[in-house]
Amino acid sequence: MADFHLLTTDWYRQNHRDLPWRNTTDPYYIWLSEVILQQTRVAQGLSYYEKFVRNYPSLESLASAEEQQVLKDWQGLGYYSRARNLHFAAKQIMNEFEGNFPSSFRDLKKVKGIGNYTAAAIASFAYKEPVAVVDGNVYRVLSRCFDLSTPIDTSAGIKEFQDLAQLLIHPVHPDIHNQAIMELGALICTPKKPECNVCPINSICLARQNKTIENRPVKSKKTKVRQRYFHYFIEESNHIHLAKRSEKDIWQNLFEFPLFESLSEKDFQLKHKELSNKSIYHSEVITHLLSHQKLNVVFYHMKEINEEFDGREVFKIDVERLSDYPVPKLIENYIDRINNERK
DNA sequence: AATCCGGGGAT
DNA sequence: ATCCCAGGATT
Repeated sequence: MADFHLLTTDWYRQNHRDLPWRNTTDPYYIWLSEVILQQTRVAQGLSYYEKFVRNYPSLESLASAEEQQVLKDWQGLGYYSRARNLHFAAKQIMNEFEGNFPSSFRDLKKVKGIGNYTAAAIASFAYKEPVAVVDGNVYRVLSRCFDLSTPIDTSAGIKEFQDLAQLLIHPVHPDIHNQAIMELGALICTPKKPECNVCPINSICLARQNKTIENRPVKSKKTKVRQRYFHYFIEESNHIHLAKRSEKDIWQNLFEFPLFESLSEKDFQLKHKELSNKSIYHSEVITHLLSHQKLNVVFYHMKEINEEFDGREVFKIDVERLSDYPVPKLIENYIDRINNERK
C-alpha cells in the first residue's frame, strides 16, 4: 500500500487540530505531552500540558522540583505513576545522560516511564527517526484498513501490528506519518460510529469492504473489577488530618484522610453500624470507580482522631495548607462538598 | 502472559 | 452500564 502514506498525510495537512505540542520539536516538551496523553484524551490533558510547561519550563526545573509538588500539579489526571516516573526520569536524564535528552529510540527506552509508544513518538517527532508509533488509534486504523482479526491485547497481536506499522512508515517523513495515522483514528476512524464516508482511506479499507468495521479491533480480555470498602475519618475542627499512601496500591504517595478498610462487604456493613454511633455525622455510601476497582466509601465526622492510624503517621494540617498536598479525586470531591455546605 | 494503575467523556 | 482514551511497569 504505497497509497496509505500519501492519503493519510494529505488529509492530515488539511484537517489536523492545532495543538500546542505540535508547534515544537523540543524533545522535552514533546515528552511532557506524550506522558500526559498516555491513556488520556487530548481534551482532558490539554490544561495539564499548559500547566506543566508553565511550572516546569525546562528539564532542569522539573528535575529540581519536589515529587510532592509534581504530584500536586498532576492531581486529578489519574495514573499517578506517570507523574512519579516523569519526575524520576527528569533526574535520571540529568545524571545518566548529563542533561542531554536521549536522542534515539534505543536510548529513550532506557528512561523510566518511556515505553515503545512514547519512545517512537519522541524519536520521530523530535529527531525524525523512522520508527512507528502504535497506540490505541493505530490499532484501530490498521485493524480496519487491513481487516485484521488478531486480538490486539496478545503478544502475537502486539507484534503483528508493530511490524505492520513499521512496514508502512515513511523513511523521510516519519513524524507527519505517525501524526496522521493517530489523528485519523482520533477524528474519523473512531471506536463508535466512524465517519467512513469522509475517510481519506475509505477506498482501500478492507473492513469497510467486508463490513467488519464494528468488530475491529478485536480484544480478547475484559477487565474485572474488584470491590473495596473504605471508611474515612474527618475531625470536626480547624485542622485536617491526612495520611500518606506509601504502599504498592492505588494512589501511591498521595494523601487521604485516616482510613480503615474493610475486606468484605459484611465487615463493611458491620463496621458501618458501629461507626455510625460513634460519629457526629456520616455521609451516605459513595461509590468511586477506578479502572479495576469499585470503591465503596463512607466519610465519618468524628469529635477526635488519633495521631496514629493503622500504623501510619497522621499529619495535622491547617486548612490553608491543604493546597500543598496531592489528594485523589475522591478526597478532593469530598473536601469541595464540605466547603460548599458551609456556604 | 496477565494484571495493575485513574479519571472522564461518549454512547 | 460499558468502552476506551497519543501506555508502561510489574509480577
